[in-house]
Amino acid sequence: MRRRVRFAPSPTGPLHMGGVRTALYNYLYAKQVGGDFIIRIEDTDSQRFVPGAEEYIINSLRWCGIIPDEGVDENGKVVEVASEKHPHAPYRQSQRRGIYRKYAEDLVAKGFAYYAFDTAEELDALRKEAEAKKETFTYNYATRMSLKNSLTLSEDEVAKRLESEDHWTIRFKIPENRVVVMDDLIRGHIEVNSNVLDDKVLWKRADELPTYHLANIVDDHLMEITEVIRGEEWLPSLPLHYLLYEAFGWTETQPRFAHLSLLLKPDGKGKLSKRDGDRLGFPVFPLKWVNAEGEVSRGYREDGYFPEAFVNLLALLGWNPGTEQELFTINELIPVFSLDRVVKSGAKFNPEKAKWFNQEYLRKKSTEELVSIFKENDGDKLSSFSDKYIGEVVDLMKERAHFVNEFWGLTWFFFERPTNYDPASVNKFWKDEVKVIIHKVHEFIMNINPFTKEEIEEQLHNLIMENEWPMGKVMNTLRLFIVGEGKGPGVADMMAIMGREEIDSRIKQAINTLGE
RNA sequence: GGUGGGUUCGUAUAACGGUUAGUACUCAGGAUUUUCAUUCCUGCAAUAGGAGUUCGAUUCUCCUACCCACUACCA
Repeated sequence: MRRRVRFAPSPTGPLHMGGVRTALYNYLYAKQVGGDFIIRIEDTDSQRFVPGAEEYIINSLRWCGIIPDEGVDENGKVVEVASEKHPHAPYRQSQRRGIYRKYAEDLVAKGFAYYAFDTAEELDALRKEAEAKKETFTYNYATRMSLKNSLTLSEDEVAKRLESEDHWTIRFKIPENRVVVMDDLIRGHIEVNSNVLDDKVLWKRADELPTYHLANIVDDHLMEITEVIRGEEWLPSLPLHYLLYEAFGWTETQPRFAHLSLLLKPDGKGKLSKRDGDRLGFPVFPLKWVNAEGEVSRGYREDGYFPEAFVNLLALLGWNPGTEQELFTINELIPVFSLDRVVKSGAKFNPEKAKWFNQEYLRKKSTEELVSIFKENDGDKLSSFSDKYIGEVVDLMKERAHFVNEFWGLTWFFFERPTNYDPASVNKFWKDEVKVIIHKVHEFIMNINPFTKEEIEEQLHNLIMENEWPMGKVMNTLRLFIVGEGKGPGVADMMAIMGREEIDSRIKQAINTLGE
């Protein structure tokens, strides 16, 4: 049987990195077993709908290289009209609203659900009342017979209310005192007594929309989903979902479930939230997001992360290959991924390790690619330099960076002359013993041929050794002249890249500025 | 409060009854280098607590503690 999994986000805001991980695990599972990865938009909450969130979610997935087989077309649009490739369209639940009511009413007809006429205010009052007594109000076997619903009202009354009122709901009638036995792909055997469950609303007359539970089960059934891989927050409603499949008579084709643990704050306790990112200085979202109030949330992409690094670190947060390999591209992940190596406990996100992953990918990038990103970032300052020159600089310096956006700070002196000289370094290296020989060194350098790293290194070294000059002081002085600071790359490396004339100018400028 | 889930170095994790409890990140020290960075080496550091099962428990069972999620006409 062809395996089919889905990622079913709710467009209520930007996709959290935990959500990306859920999508990734679904994708990896589907690709490994040669199945389908489907996107479905669960927008049954008209109140919480956020414009732009759907596009954001799809763009985030695309950035990561998580490409759906079904539900979203090549242009990244959610499919609305059925076709051979997308037979279950539309993939937005708000556009499927017509199909859910009959399933809910079918349940009523079979005695597995009922109409409920209690108002939100009435239920609220009941909850408050219970709370005052330090109890919890639950709409279930114990209370349903004393509430306003088709179980307690006369047939005529029900028919009348169904006709005249527009705020009734259909509630699932949780069976009494049943032990629901479940099996989770990650957590194993779980049992729950049905008496602790409540009669969940399945369908709302007010907006003619199903709630999550109904829409989710119906669509998973209709879309022939074989595995549901979702976040741990859904584990408490798993018994309800089992009971729903049973009531519909769909247990034969019921999907298998896998509940993923949550991503936790790096420090302290609780699940990772947007605030943690702001507070601790790392992104929580894949892409930058600006909400309706103009509040900006940073994104991994805008912070300079490579999508490969982001995917890699997410994959290893709650899963491991069982080997010591840590670096995987998404395609390398596909054959080794396995649901039974997913960890049960929540994972605290470690921003330090995230940087390390990016550094590893930075090192693997070609010079051309790095130059291209560097130019995107700092093009204005690099415009008068050739790609070849920038490439040489990048090759020399990339090992020092975690992100391409650190390049300018690391390499600026290759593109601009220093305008001042770090006083501490001047004090340390610009000594009399150097001053007296600096002209000889300068002249010697100008006559090195060819002006390559190897020649400069060897000849300069020999010169200093033969004359028994202080190696450290001479070399560091030269670096100070070129960079303006006492640290930086190898002197010969810089000279070879910058060229004889530029070095000549810098030495002259430095002697001029510092005085003898 | 109730229900469910979880608990190995600071963090991510390995060890599916027998190991000096491994690896990576971080941190500390050292080596290399003309400086810085890189690289390499070394080190610090964990089975939440208590019973039980067993010749033997990180691993199985129970209790306690702590953490998390859920407890809406939200997903």
